[in-house]
Amino acid sequence: MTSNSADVVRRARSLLGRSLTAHGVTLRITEVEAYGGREDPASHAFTRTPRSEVMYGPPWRLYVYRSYGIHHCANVVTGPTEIGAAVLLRAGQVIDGHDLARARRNDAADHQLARGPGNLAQALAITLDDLGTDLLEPGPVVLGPEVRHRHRIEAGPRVGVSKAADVPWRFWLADERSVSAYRRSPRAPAATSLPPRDL
DNA sequence: TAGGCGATGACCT
DNA sequence: GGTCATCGCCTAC
Repeated sequence: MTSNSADVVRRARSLLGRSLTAHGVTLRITEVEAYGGREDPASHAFTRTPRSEVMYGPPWRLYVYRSYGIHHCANVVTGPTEIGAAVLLRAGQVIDGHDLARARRNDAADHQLARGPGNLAQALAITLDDLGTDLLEPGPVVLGPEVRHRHRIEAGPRVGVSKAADVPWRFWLADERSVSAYRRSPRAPAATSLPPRDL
């Protein structure tokens, strides 16, 4: 593991348990996936394009993209600048603004309000309009302070990626109901019996 | 300008 | 657990 990827992992894990407030709803982050930027073939920043430009900027900005034409997915750019590393927010537990979140999520059960990256963005009403938002400044989308929590953190391969599908950079809080299920990308090569490949 | 694709979610069994 | 609809955007040409 390079020093950069060690940083990527550490920052991804540090996001677990932190709160995120957006457009009237606050949740506790329970599941994330790390993406290593230009060193990671699964990352949108692997090839530098206008879409991924935000990822090369300063850390703690919001990177939002549209997936399958329907869903929005929210990422926290973790830097450093020019590396393009980011953390996908996969799931969270709503702790404030339940009514608003339920209205946006068609009255889903509490633990399913922000289960899965598309649902999380929907519950928080995060769209491309929020692209590039500074998460540490007061504004429509704000990241809470780092927390010391006693939860056990588990790790596994990332969901749905077709490249580097065996890199275990998905992290979640153990015993959290809001954590989404693992599903391998149909485009990913068959899993090998070898240990997961590090970057 | 057109084609392909995707870090998904929902529904059904 | 497995299958399928979905469509805006990125990229290549």
